[in-house]
Amino acid sequence: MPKTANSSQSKRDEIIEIASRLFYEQGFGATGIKQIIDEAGVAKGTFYTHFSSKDELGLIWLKARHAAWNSWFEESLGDTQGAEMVLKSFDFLEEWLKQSDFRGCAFINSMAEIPCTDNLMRKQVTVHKRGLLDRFGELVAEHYKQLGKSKKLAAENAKIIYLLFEGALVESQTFHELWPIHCARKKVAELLAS
Amino acid sequence: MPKTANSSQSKRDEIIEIASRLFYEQGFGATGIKQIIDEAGVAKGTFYTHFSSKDELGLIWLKARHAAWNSWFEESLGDTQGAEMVLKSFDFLEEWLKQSDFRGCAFINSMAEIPCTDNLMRKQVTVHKRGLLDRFGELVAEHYKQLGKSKKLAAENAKIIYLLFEGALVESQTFHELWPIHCARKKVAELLAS
Amino acid sequence: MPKTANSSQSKRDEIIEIASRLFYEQGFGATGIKQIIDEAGVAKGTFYTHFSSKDELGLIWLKARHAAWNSWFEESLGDTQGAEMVLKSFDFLEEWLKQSDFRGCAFINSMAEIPCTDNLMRKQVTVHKRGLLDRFGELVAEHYKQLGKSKKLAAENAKIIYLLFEGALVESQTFHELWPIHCARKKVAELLAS
Amino acid sequence: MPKTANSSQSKRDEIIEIASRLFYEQGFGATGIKQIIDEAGVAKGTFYTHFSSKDELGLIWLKARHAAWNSWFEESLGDTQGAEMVLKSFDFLEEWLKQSDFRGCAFINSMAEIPCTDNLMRKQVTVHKRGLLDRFGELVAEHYKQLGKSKKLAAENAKIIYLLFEGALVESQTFHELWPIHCARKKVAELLAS
DNA sequence: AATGAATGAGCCTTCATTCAT
DNA sequence: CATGAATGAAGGCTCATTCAT
Repeated sequence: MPKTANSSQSKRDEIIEIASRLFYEQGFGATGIKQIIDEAGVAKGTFYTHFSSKDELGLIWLKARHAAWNSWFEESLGDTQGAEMVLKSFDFLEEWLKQSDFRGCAFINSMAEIPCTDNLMRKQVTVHKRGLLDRFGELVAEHYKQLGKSKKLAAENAKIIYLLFEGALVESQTFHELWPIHCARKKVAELLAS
Repeated sequence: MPKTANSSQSKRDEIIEIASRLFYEQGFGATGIKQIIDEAGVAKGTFYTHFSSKDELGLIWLKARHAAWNSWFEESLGDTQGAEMVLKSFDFLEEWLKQSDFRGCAFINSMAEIPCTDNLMRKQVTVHKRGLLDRFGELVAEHYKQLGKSKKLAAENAKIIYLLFEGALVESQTFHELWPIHCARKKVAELLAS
Repeated sequence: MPKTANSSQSKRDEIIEIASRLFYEQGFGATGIKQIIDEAGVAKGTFYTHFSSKDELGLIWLKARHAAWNSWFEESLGDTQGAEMVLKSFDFLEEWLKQSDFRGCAFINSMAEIPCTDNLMRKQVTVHKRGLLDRFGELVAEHYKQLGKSKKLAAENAKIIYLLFEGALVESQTFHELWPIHCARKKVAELLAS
Repeated sequence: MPKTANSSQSKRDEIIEIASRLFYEQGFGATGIKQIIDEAGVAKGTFYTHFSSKDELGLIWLKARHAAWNSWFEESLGDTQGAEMVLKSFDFLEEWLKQSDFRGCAFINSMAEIPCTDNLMRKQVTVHKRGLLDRFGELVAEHYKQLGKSKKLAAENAKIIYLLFEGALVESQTFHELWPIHCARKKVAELLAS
């Protein structure tokens, strides 16, 4: 994920930034408040001045990550169009995997840690993924519209592409190899060409 | 997962069975030894008579689940053949999702909790997934051989099917909806027919 | 050891004071954190607010005891000079032994419990004993200078006196009798007179 | 300490031998029954078939060590006589210190761990040390008898020599240096010559 | 004799959170 | 706003000992 500027941040923002890194790299449950405040150089009390609980910070993290990830995703699509635009999302995946701190999808990882469905963090996971699914829907619809294909086909294929994207994301984390991404990309290219 | 009989088990087996359920339902990290021994009705020391650490039990859990899941998977394929056999694996997914305690894939969930790559549980995740990937490879190869198609195509499509399977698994957990499974199944059917 | 006032102490100081007593009376290893916090009337967490580990508190104890013991030792020498000054150190030993809580030398006892040489507490034992040895060196050197005797003789005899002091200390603990102290004192008096 | 033969021992003897090594090297309190039985290759129950408690084994250890140490001590005195015989005890100390597993005096170390005076192990410490003190009494008495000196002087000097021996023993452990032994030996030589 | 499962109190340490200053 | 002392339940794990086989 792109790093934010470090200067003249409020304590609150600093905590969020540090916690975000730790939550992603170590997992939400495995990261204690102590580590966060130690790395942020603030007192225990300061933490609870800004956040009512660890869960709240977790939610803030996921909401911020939702926005940041989406920005990054969109940015990586560039000013392309149609099929190319969709394929760029797999290039984005490859770029992401190559980062030294790649630990898979923060949302999927969080979901794995949180069984309870009515948990707010858990809900944010769904919001994020629904958003991505819809975005693929838009991208594919646009492309198929240009090709004069049916909306229904576009909707179906968007889902397939989404599933391939998610599958590639999870499996590139599992094996820490590139083939899931390359393989999925190739199939998506075929799909969009037909 | 199919439940085993509860009668005349050793304390060790009882602990494993109870821990397996809790690890799956709540996550490995979120499950404490205390809860395990309380539900098993044994003393703290008894736990450590049988297991050298929580991590060891975690590994035992994943190894047992690897075997049990594979059995369940194979069983659900039945005595079918070719394309149908592959498609059955998606029916299996649907059957699984409908279970009241469905919490997604224990291996993917565990990987999400465990950043450290040289962890033994983490390695078991890779073993399990590699096994599933290879199994799809076999199933698809067999089918394509009958159709007289190339081995290379079979290998490529096996990976795609694997990615769709995994994507459908993760997303059915995310949304707790059936469409990812149905959608993936349909596409796999097309793939195998062409 | 002289007791300090009990009023208006910080929790931290209270913990140190109580732990110091328990470590000395029962030994470092035989004293659990639970007993310390129970007697101090604080919560488990409070202990770790002030000390990062039991070992750290052990080190603090030995360092504080090093200072306190030295003060007590020096104080007991009074405004005497020469041979008398050295002999006073054996009177100090006797006074110490007569205390109800006499349990021998905290440093020697700690060394007995801690085999590992690179342990910080273990190192503090050496620091303390080296300090005492050097102090005897000074006292004896001063005395012999007045007598016009050689520095070499002074150095040799300082070591002997140190060994007799330590021997008397350990054996008065072993037998809980006064003769080791009296016996050593008499010999030291002869030594300094010759 | 000299090692005993390893062949055709009873389980009981094997446990005693292993425990003796561990108690000496790590301390009585720091050595758990588990480590003992693991290294002895016997079951928990087997331990308690032979010993009613860890404390009993501790006592057996100290009693056996009392005998073994005395034998070793006497052996090292050789067939010497008079002053030389006493001086040999300091050579023995030097030989002992040079052993790789030297950890000071097992009895002094045990005393340091055990505050309670009516403890049986603690009493054994006193028995051992009283025995050594008496032995020095005999050796010195014999020597002084030959010189035609008074019994009273012999008794006094025996105690001094004992204190120097103990001081040298403890301090050679503290600093892991030879000077305490050499220094004490030299003074004892002077003492016996005068 | 010998086994090893079972016990439960105890070990040191970390947790998220509260609150008086 | 910020501090850090205070909390006490919970974390994983070890302890010496007992007992049925």
